[in-house]
Amino acid sequence: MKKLKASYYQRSDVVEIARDLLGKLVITKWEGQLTAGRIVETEAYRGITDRASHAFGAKRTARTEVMYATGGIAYVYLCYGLHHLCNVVTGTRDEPHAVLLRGIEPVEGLTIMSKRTGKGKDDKTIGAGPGNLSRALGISLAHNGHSLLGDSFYIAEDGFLLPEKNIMATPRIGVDYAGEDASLPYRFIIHNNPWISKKNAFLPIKND
DNA sequence: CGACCGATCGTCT
DNA sequence: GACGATCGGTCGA
Repeated sequence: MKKLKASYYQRSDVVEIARDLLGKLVITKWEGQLTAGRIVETEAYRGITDRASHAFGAKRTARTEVMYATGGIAYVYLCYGLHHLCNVVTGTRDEPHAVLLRGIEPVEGLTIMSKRTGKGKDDKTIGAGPGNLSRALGISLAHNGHSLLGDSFYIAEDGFLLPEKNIMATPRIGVDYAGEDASLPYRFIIHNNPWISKKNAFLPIKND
């Protein structure tokens, strides 16, 4: 099992990173509670020119400042007052790229995930969708700006092989406000993976 | 099935 | 004071 290193996150193409993160493991160890899930769904938010991104137009606020840091940390923010959405910051300093983690398949700590979410261990929605994913892994606003290079919160490669043909790109979810950018194929899913919510499962526009 | 709606609060105007 | 990169429940066809 190999932890992804700084150079992985600091590459310039956030769309490529979002695609490549499929099949990797997200691991959290909070106070001795180990949980891990395989990434089955991501979305890329591409710098200051992406109308769907919080950093569109080089917008810098207290909240978005984390996105401008060097790649390899988490950008967590509160959505609708109740959901903590977890992004992976990528690129170099002052390049505000981010990958939203939207779905995991549980791999470790299912009992803990079940307790955190209040869902049954066989419930396929336990890590489906960005809000559920964060709940299952115990990620909250408290982890905004947290390093992904340490031992408590990181992403790793475990040799799992994901065939290219199983990767599908679709438009992103819930970004209708982004105009033409709303239709960009920046959402990546593992085709037919049961841990993606049914609502979001099929919107294919590209498959190669 | 799909459409709709309420929850709930940090952030920005 | 308005508004979400959501979720889960309800209602009607």
